[in-house]
Amino acid sequence: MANKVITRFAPSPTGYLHVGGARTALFSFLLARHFGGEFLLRIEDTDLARSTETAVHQLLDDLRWLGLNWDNTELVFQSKRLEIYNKIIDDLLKRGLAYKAYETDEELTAQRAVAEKAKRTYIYRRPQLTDDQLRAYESENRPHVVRFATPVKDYYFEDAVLGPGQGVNSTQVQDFVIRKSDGMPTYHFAVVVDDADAGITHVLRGQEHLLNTVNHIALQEALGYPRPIYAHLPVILNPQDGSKMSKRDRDKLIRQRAQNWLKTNKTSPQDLAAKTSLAVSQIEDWLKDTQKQLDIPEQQQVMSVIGLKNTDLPEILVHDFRKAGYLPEAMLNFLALLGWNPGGDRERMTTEQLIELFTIEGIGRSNAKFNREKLLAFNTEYAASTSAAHLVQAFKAYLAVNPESPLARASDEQLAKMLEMKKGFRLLRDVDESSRFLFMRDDEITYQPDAVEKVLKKSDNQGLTVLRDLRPILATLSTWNHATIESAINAYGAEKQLGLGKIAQPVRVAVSGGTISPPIFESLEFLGKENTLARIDRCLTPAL
RNA sequence: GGCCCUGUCGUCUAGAGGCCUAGGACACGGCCCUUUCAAGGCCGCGACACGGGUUCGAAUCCCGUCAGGGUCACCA
Repeated sequence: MANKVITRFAPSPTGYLHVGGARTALFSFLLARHFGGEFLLRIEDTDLARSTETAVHQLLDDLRWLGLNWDNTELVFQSKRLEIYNKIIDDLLKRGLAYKAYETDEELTAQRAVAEKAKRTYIYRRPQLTDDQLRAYESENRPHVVRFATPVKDYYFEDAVLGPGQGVNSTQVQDFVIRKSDGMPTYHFAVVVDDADAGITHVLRGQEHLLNTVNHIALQEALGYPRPIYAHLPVILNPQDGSKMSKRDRDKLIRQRAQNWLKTNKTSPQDLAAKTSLAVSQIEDWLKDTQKQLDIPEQQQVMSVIGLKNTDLPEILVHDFRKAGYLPEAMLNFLALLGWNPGGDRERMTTEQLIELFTIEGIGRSNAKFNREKLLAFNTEYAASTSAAHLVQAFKAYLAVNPESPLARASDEQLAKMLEMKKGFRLLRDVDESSRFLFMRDDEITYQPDAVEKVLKKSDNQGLTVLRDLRPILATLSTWNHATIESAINAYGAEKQLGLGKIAQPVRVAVSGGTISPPIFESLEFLGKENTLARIDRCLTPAL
């Protein structure tokens, strides 16, 4: 390749980065790195209503977490480039290659409805307005959009993934909007200008953009821009129903559950609105209109009312996976394999290897379902093979997005110890959740009722009896470490003819409140004698 | 519905006319290990969507059918 490869990732800041976007970013990153080119980041914030500054930070943060570093020091924000766009649009207007269109939303919807009824596709072409009408509209400053007068002809192009012959024939081209009535350019216009400005050579994006490409090509031809190489990536699908995996899936699930909740509680949207302190009209609209979405805080409010936990929601956003305790390397490796593979049996690859092996030819054409089990397996493997020091860093990054965890108080040494004790863990969250009790005060421990029942009270309080026997034995231990504890407990087990399971489980419940923990003797050593005894005493008080 | 894309184990895929009795990974099942959850070891189950061609020979090429997906915005 003679010229330098320049790729870009151009998300719109409407929320956290989702896995589809991350995959697109990764492929763009890998292609650029493979050829020693540049990988650029641009923020497409032309949708004023939906773009937020918080989302920009969230996006950058997730990208950095993944290690997808971009090369431009200055971020490009489309919202700051209005002058540039307007100059070009005005020129297009002057040259008659674009025109103002005055239809209202309602009029367009009506026209589309008519077309649909007549079973033909709605194609927007320039309406024939008389000069008088035009002058009148102009003088009354009527709201308008600017549309591109797309030259009517066939638009076919070769896609680097899908092959030649992509596009549409002349009967299907229409005049699309390039400047919205609020004065902002549309995506179609801004991408074309910005990609040309940045000298983008390869555009990698989701297959949902395939047909948009004809608009972009038409614009490039009118503007005298070169056409980049297009590579449309297969879509990432939901494993359950095979529909496109999207950010809306969480909203969808919450809506479904909310509707069920209304039904089972025989209550009204008004009630839900009152309990969540959201506007009745908003709740009503949201419940019946799947296009409407709640933002994250609003979702949380609804979830707490209807009793839905965050962990019940499907992970879709990179941030969800991050919070759940996945390692970025595992995530990247898994994402890379979603629609691409190096050929052969190769699966485990470091980022360096991915860069070396990545080619557009290796990108597949069929859509892929997002298989969380496989991601989990990848994560488990990475966790097992990563150095202790690196794992501590990853754990700290995990805690940074899970600040409520008691482990947030732990020192690096303690974190390393937790990681070591839980060797073989799948997610950092597993380490966190199963070790929390070690960092809580004795009175913060909550006892899980089913664990208490099954392990302590069953068979005529067998578990409690063990604790009562063990308490003085442990109390007299002069040296408190896992070895001394183990031999004391083994001696007790031998005397009473009890297997370790019958002894370890009651102790586990006593100190942790549940049935899952790191290895028990090391846990007790870490906890210390005083706290261990205090927790056993709590169990032996009649109140429990 | 129109237009477009895709179709190999449950899932991600290897496979570019004979290397295929179709390989790998995850999942799943069984056994082993085990103080919990995991991890680990061994064994196993399991696919070329269907129907026609072309060819000495087809998972691989062609046609049709079916199925899935994408897209039809003043969202990107």
